[in-house]
Amino acid sequence: MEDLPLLDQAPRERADAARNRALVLQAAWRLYTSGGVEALTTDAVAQEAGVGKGTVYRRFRDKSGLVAALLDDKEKELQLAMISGPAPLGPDGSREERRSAFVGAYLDYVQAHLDLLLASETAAPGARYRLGVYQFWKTHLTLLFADAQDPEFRAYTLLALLDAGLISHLRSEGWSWERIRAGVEQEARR
Amino acid sequence: MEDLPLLDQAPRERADAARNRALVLQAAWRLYTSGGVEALTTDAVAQEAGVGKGTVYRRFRDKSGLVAALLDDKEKELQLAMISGPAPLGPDGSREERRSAFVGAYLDYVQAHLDLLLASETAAPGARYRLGVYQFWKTHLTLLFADAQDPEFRAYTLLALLDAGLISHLRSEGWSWERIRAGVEQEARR
DNA sequence: CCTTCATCCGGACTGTGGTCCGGTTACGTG
DNA sequence: CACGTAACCGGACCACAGTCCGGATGAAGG
Repeated sequence: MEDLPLLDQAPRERADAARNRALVLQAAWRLYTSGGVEALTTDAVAQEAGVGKGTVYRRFRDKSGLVAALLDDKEKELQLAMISGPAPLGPDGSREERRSAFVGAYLDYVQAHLDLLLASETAAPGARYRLGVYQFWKTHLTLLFADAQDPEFRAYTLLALLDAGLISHLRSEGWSWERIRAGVEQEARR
Repeated sequence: MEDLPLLDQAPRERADAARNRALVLQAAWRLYTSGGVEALTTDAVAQEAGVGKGTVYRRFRDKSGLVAALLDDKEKELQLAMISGPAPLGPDGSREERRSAFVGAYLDYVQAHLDLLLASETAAPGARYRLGVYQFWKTHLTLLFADAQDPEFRAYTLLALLDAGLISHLRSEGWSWERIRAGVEQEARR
């Protein structure tokens, strides 16, 4: 009874598995920084990491999983700021302020990593929704919309506006980041 | 000077080209109705149509183009109703009524063809935005939001909520069509 | 009917995401 | 430390989207 499985996620990775995960992530990052998103093919990543392709797919369920892992750190940062950071993003701000601060920060995030975000969708359509972090944002936004009529729907609306595919399209239509930002923030403040 | 090129779209299709286009569309529809969206691979379509794969790609730029062509009739119907049909969808209704009627009708359309709409995204991400019809909806919705602060952004917001990927996700989360409809219609009425 | 030429056709080919399975290795147990 | 087993590894393999080009064919004019 002493070794009750703590509710950790996985039963823990074997040493070689963890090592390979790190190798793959490093290799992927190396390829990305040197050759852009184009260079991020699963074959190339596996070869650069010095492992077989199967290993890549066992550590990261698919390509969007790999890309998500690459983005994980930045995303974690933002999550932390929202859970326990200072106002206006953190829990001390008003709901409206926090919603507005969130979309602002998230747009920064999208702006900085648009190509990777798009890449994560190329393989599996709807990959975005399967990401754990999507659930997190939805839940928190729902709480921040507690005043509204259908808080959950409002949360989805905001997230739909932050979709990388949509934003990329707006950009290609000549929209400035400022204009996008203004539109989304207004939607957040309602 | 007598044969000025009328501003028709294409210089007209050769007879064999037109025939092949029809063959491919019929074959695709046959495969779809008998085997669902899974059966709609370009190889299978080409074989069923009795033409080469290159022909499929010359008539329809890519897979999403082919799927779009399959959906074209229904979409045309809806466009027509919006341009010249009776109220509430047609030009006689109020803006608010027309927006609401549009999202209602469009949701019917999505509901009826969700699998095909999703399929059109599997190949090319962001295919939706490249479809000519997307421009059409955006333009019309922009007009119908003329009262709002940033009509074009409001149009994009509504279209983002009608995205097949999002709706499919909501459905998989257990949302009823009624609930989705209510949310989108409220957004349309604002 | 014949010639010319732009257009079109077919199917082999490539690149990429994802799966599979025989052999190997790390870890818990006696 | 030896052993049994579950997890892991690698790379051959598959499916599918999309490209390419030599050869065929339709359209227009003589």
